[in-house]
Amino acid sequence: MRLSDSIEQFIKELLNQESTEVELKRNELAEYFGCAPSQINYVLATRFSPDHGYLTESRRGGGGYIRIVRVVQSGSQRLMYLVNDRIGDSLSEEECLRLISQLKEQMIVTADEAALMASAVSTRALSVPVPDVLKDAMRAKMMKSMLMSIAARNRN
Amino acid sequence: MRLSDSIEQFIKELLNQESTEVELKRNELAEYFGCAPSQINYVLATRFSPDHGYLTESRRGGGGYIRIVRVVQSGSQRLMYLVNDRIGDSLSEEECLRLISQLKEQMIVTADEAALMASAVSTRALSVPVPDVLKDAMRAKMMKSMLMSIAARNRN
DNA sequence: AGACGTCTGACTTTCTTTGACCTATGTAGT
DNA sequence: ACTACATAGGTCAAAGAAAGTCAGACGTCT
Repeated sequence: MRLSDSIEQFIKELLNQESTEVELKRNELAEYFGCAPSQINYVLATRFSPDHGYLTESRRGGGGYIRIVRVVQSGSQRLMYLVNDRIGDSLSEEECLRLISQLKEQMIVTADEAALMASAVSTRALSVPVPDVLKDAMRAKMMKSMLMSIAARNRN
Repeated sequence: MRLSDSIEQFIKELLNQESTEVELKRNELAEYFGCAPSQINYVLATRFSPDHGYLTESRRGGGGYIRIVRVVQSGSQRLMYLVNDRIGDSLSEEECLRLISQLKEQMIVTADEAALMASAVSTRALSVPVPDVLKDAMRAKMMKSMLMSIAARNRN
C-alpha cells in the first residue's frame, strides 16, 4: 500500500470516530508515518480537496495546526450536483443571478445568502480591467466555492 | 494552547465581568503568565487592535497601567467604517480573512456568512490567469459589495 | 520509453516568544 | 528647581516554531 493511501485512510478513520472535523499537527503526523512533512500537503491536495468534498484550514507558527472538515453528506446533494455538473467553467452575471434566485426559490439558500452571493459576483464587485471571459470564469469558480461553503453549513 | 491565546482569553474574561473596560499592570500580568512583559504588547497588538474593536491607552512610570476599552459600535457603523475607510483599493486574501474573522468574532456577521465570504475571496475561487494586483483589487471591491449587502439587511 | 502519480528536501512565509535597550513618570535628596 | 534613582511601559530585532511551496527525483503502470 502506498504511503499516501495510508495517510488518507488514517485521516478518514479519525473523521469517522471524532465527527465531521479533525485537527492535527503536520509535523507529528509526518513523524508518525516517517515521511517528509510536505507529504501531508500532498495528501491534502490530492485527497482532501474541495472537489473531494473536504475543506481545510491551517495556521503556521508556534502552536500551528491543520483542520480538515468533511462536507459531503446527504442533504447537500443538490448543491454538490451544481458544483460538479451543472456549473461549468464559465458563468455570466445573468446566469449567476438566475441560478441564485432558483436556489432561493427552492429554499436551498436563505434570502440573505442569496443577496450576499449576488453582491459578490456583481459587475460592481468585479469592475477591474480584466477581460469578460476571465471574469465569467471567475464567477463560475466563485459560485462553486460559495456553494461548497453552504453545503458545509448544511451538514448535520 | 498558545500563550498568546491564554492571555487573550484572560483579558476577555476580565472584560466580560468588569464592564466594557479593564485596567491592568503589564509587569504583573507578565509575571502571572511567566513570560516576558513585551509578550503583553504582542497580544495587545495582534488581538486588541482597533480592527478588533478595542482601544488601548497606557501610562509609564510609577503607578503605570494599561487600559483596554471595548468599543461599542453598531454593526452597520462598523460595516460602514470598513467600507468607507478601512478597506482601500486592494486587499490580499490574508487581510480579507483577518477582517472576516474579526467580524465574526464581533458577531456582526454569522459564522455562515463569514464562511461564504471567505470562500468567495479565496485563492481557489479566483484561480484564473490574472495578475495578483488585480485580484487584490477585486477582493477589495467584492468585500465592499458584500459588506454593503449585509449592512442593507441589518438595518440598525 | 513515456506518462502519470508519489515523495523528498531546500527554501519561504507566517506567527510567537524573548531579551536588550529606550522612554516616560514619580519621588526623594540637595 | 535640579539631579538622581526607581518604577513602569514601549520598541524592535532576532530566535524559534510550524506550516506552505515547488522543482526535481523516483516509481509504476501501459
